[in-house]
Amino acid sequence: MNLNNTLQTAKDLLGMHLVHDTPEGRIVGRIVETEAYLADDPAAHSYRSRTKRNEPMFGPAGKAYVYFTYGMYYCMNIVTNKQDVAEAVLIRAVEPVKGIDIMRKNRGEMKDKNLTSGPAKLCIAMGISKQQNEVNLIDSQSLLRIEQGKKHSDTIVTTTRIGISKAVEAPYRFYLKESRFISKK
DNA sequence: CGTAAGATGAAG
DNA sequence: TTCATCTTACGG
Repeated sequence: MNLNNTLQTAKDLLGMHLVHDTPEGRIVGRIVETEAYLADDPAAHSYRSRTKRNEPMFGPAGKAYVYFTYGMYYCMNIVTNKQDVAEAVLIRAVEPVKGIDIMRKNRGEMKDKNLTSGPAKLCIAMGISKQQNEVNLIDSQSLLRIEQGKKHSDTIVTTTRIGISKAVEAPYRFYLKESRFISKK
């Protein structure tokens, strides 16, 4: 995984595992959908200016950028590229692999298909919030981290991003075609 | 099945 | 006012 190439990293993350060791136990999700946000990208949080919220995007690659949005949700990115080149990959969906009972509890009454099929849903299910902001996801000692998943030969679909109004035509969204846990067709 | 509204806070 | 969202309510 070359973290200096954001678009490549977005694809490489598909099939990898997002692991969170919580007091209630280990939660693992298989990443099945991502979006890339680049430095020269009007849709990126970092495009206009450096703020308290988007600060982690300007830092070194491999750290988490967890942001608060719509007044009530958190979404998680992995920061990519060099210091001061503010880029990141948004994790948009995962498949429950381990700790699904904890996920169900975190999400409340909810069909399994909806547990983790969206950037805010998966953060609720996996217990990710402001506390995990700037955690080093590459460090195997971190409670929240990225690990190699089982090798896959699934088809990667490339398409346009969701929920944005600028740069809507950029093909920066990637997902595994066979997964049932995609946020939206 | 589909579309629409509302919740609620940071940033422009 | 808009926003890298989600859930519920309501119409067909």
